[in-house]
Amino acid sequence: MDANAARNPDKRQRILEAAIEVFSENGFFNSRVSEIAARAGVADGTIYLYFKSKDQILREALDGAFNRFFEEVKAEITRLEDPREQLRVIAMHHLRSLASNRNLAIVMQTELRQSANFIKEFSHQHIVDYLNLVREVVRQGQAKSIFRTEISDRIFANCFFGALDEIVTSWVLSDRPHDLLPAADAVTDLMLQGLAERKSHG
Amino acid sequence: MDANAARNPDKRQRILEAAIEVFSENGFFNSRVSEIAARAGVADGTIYLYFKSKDQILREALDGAFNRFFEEVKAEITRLEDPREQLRVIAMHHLRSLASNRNLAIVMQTELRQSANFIKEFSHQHIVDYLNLVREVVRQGQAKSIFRTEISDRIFANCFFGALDEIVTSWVLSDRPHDLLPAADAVTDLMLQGLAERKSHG
Amino acid sequence: MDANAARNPDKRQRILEAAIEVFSENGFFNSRVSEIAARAGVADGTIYLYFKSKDQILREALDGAFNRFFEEVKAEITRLEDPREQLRVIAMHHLRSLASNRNLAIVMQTELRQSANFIKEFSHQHIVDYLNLVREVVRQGQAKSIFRTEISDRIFANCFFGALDEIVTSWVLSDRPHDLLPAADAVTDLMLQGLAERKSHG
Amino acid sequence: MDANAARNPDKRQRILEAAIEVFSENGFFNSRVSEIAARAGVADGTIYLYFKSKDQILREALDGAFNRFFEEVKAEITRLEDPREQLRVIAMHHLRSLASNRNLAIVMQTELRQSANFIKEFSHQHIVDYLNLVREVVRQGQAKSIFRTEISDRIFANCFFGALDEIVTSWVLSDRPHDLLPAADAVTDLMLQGLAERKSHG
DNA sequence: AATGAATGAGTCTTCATTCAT
DNA sequence: GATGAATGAAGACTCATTCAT
Repeated sequence: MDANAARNPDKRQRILEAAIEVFSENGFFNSRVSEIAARAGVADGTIYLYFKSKDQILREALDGAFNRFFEEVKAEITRLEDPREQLRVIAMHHLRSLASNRNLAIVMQTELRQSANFIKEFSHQHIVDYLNLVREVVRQGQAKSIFRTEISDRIFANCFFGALDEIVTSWVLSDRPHDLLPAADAVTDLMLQGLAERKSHG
Repeated sequence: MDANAARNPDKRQRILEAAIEVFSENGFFNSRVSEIAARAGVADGTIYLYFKSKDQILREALDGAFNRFFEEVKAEITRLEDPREQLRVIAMHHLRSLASNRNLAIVMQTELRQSANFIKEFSHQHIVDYLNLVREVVRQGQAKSIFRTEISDRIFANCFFGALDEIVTSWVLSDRPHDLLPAADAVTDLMLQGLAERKSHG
Repeated sequence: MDANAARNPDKRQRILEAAIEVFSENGFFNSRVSEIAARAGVADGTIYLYFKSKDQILREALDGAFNRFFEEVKAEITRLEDPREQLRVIAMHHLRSLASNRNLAIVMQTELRQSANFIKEFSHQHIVDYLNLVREVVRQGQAKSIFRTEISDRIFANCFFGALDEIVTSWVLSDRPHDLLPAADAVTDLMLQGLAERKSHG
Repeated sequence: MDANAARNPDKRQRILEAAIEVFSENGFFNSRVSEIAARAGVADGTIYLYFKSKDQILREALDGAFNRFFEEVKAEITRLEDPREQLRVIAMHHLRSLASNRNLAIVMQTELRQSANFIKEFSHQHIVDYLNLVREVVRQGQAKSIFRTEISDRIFANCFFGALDEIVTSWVLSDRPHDLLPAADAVTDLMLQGLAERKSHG
């Protein structure tokens, strides 16, 4: 990841940002390396001083973005006790971090699903990490009898992630994008009630 | 779309199936027309008697699959009264129809998101149709005071679809795929309780 | 070697000939595939229906030429008894076959020595085959006491081949090329006397 | 050729040696300037303070090697009277100088024949000088009736040089290289008898 | 003089599409 | 309609060379 001959992290970053911009417009396969170079203000060949291949650019862009997101979420979560609050923070963070960089959001919503093989060898692990985080929160809530146990943590995590993901997708595709953040509460509210131990049963 | 739909619908179908098979293995951009031709047992050129372009093959495959799915769901729904049952049927149908053709499921989970532009000009409408169907059901349930109204029908539809979608994605990526259908009830259960008017409040 | 999709041996031959022409003018590395295609009167892509790579074109051209030469020589030699006559026929054939196709001769004199690695993995075997043929003739002549035994058959074969090879090289480089064939007798005469058992010693 | 010959002859020499090493391993065209720089322990750009181009490095390496060889041979020859001894010295020197630097030998055996054009404009003159030296010796021997006159001095020179050249080539390609020097006597012996006036005729 | 990051021209190869048979 | 050989446009990537430091 930094075994490259080049040392200029600024230029590296510019290329990455240009790539995300270009990928977000055309998709990975319809994007040209020369277009990325032009937007980054460097020569075509310079790209290859910083990245081994066009493929590698995409991977690093996604990797970096996900890792940054994931570390932040984990940090915030550990500060909280209530699993309901933890889920709310995850949702909030998920939407906020994508809302702050629309191009990146577009790339993540599309290229992360590029092809079954690409996903399996690359992005799947990220999603699994994410899902595991949610599952752990769910299991703790179940242990504390805050969440009901009829819903498997795996299914819930899928649904929770899928719900957020689809909210983002529809935001990404919308021409007049409404603000994304308010949706965080709505989604959390919906999913938490779905998961909640029914008080009336008590 | 069927201007040059050649006379032999059987061969056309074979090409479509071969395409889905190939696309599911490599993704659209890493698939070769000649490979599709070989699997369909026709010459390369023959493909172009039935489809205008490689792109067109994907579109028609996805279009056909979605339309079939959508017509069936609509038909089943109109037989039912209870919006909760209607949502359950939608979930069931969603999972069942993809479970019955894993290759198609793979293509839908990946290629439908090929690029923001592709989605906007093509697959977005399908998803919007689907979402509108769900929203209508939700609104009827809200009108009947079965569903609470704090949750916007748009948000719920996104979450419901997203949840199912993610369930399918994780099934598609799993090496030892568990049975998909039981998840339909779990998801519906989760989402319905999330949406339900809280009895205990009454 | 003929596992290619293409069937037209005529076109294949035309490409091969165009390649030899182009290689003879610029050397392998300074030749362009598109130039070969243009001279053969085909599209660039067509080249790749007949050959896997630019590299492969060179190999097949050299392989084909050498094998044809070698089979002919072997056939002629078996008709003769006297090892002196056999060496004369080899020399004659060597020069005649290269004289008949100057471009091919140029390519063989230059590209066969392209780089140590290329030679080792490819052309070396041809030369070894050739040398072994000469060595066998020499050994038979020695067994019959026609040739003296102080000269090792290996050394003689090297010298014999080297002498002919250099005659060809100088012919290839000459602007006003004299006729090559008369040299065959001169070389044979020289080398045979060098190898001959000295009568006066007897 | 030494307009920009930089001040540091040591560094220049190191680059030349590194180049010969690299060229001998990969051939000229498959060698990278940056690899030469790395082996010489200088920066890529430094190469261009000492040489105009990659091409120029090869030319100077070959030029230098040949000139050194040629001056030495001429010096040794003038000390001798007998043309037979002179030829023996040439052969000895030819093999010895290449035996002493195997990498250089490899480069000379391969790159000197890089392409017909390269040879014509560059290495041909060296070979012609060499051949002329041999021819002069032969003509003197013929004038003294030591060598027979039926063999043209041109043909003999070609054969003599070709024989030595091929001996070197086969040594260069051999994995377990036998000692090269003993071959000098064998070759000289063979070629001298080939050229000798037959005593028995006298 | 030395560096090494940056340049960008240059080329092999792929593959969707066409069209003569 | 069907074929599949032929087309040729297009693009990722390399690497000799330059030049600001």
